[in-house]
Amino acid sequence: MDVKDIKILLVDDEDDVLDFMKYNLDKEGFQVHTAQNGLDAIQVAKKVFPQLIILDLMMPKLDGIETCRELRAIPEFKNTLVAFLTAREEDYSQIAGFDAGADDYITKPIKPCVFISRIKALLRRLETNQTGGKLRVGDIEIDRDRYLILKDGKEIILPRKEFELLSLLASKPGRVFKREEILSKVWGNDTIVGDRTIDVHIRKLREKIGDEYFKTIKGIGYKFDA
Amino acid sequence: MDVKDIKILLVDDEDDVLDFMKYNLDKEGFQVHTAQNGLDAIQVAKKVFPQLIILDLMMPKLDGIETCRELRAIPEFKNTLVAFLTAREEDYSQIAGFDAGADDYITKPIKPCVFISRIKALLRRLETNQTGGKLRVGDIEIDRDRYLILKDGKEIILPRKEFELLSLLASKPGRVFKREEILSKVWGNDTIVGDRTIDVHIRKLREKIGDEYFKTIKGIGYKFDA
DNA sequence: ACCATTCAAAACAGTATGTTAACCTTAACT
DNA sequence: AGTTAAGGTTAACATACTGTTTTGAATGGT
Repeated sequence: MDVKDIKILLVDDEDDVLDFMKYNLDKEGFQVHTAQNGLDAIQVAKKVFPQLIILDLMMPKLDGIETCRELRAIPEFKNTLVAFLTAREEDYSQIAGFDAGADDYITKPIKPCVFISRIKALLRRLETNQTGGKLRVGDIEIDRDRYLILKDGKEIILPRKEFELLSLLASKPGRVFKREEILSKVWGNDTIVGDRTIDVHIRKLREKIGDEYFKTIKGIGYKFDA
Repeated sequence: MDVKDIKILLVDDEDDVLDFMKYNLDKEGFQVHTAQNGLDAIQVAKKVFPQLIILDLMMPKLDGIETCRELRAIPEFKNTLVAFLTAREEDYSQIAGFDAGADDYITKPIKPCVFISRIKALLRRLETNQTGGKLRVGDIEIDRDRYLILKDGKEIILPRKEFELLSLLASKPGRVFKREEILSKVWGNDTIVGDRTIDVHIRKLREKIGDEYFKTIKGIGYKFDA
């Protein structure tokens, strides 16, 4: 994805912080939107659908954690990246919302170059996470909206896990996905399933889609290739 | 990177603080090492090559800031994460060493869950920095995402250990990696393998990639050069 | 309530990969 | 040049990892 296609929503009640961030992100070519409190932030977010939202923790009307919760409750923002902005001095025990939805936190003050690289590092996660839409790899088309596969014009209907596994692998053709990465993205972080489960699903995919597309990298994981 | 491959070095002169941190990090599955002062810390660090070092500010022999400076002066630890541990009451203006190398600081007392999430947030920086991406050295390209080597446009597929060994050596072309460093980074600290194991893997790499790239430094280790 | 489908676990087999041991070669130092 | 210590080579061996099948438990629809 190109930098100029990425929308970032900055939310902070202090003008100078907002200016600092906006200036640096503008310079990199991002589309930058701003809001001064949580309520406004949600309004703006619903309009522009940013890929990343940077939320100050301490804000009037709706603080960062609450804003994050509300956003996460909206399906459209399930995969939106959210980063918290905190002052170094703030009491970290307050950051209970960490595990509950934030993707990163950034402490201020922060140097411009560090700030930018943190943002870029965060955005890198997007690339593998995209959901929805269609995806073509070779002669295979994955329709995420309709939950079906098209191969040689024929529809193939896959069970959910198989579909999601294929979807993940095909989202970056050629790239190897480690077993743990597959587990965390298809099964979720908390679920504990046996090692063989992935193999079984891969086997079913090979059966239904074709053996040649799925390559095993021993000791690492699998990759999809056309 | 898997949790169990992450090494954390805890440095504090107070036993109870050390115990608290070790207990919680152990529980998460990290490999935890400890030291009671700065001098010991540097010794341990040189042996185990941790990804993260947590340094108490106030310590006998060598305080946190000084220890951090010394570590940063050693090339091997340029990319190691360093977090400071401070009492809430301490005057933050004293933390001059902040810009000079620390990646974060943590105030004590701190709740276990907050402590853990801080650590995890810190470690997340590692992933985007060192895994993934491509690496070019001369006419050889190492594609970490696809787990393959490109040489003269040809794909070379390497087994895991060979790939990781090459990956390590090529990450700093020309630099010599000591045998113990190779062992700790490719094999891990806990695994005990014989002396000849490295040689065998180097041999296989020379076979597959080319003899000329791998230079032996007797009594020290190996380096990769184009 | 029943059946079909999907998912996960367990058991086992096959094989690539990793390790070792023994022996050979090379390089450094006297 | 001889000696010694370190690395190189090879093949046998061990093991870790994946592939496959079977079985049983959930799940969801009729």
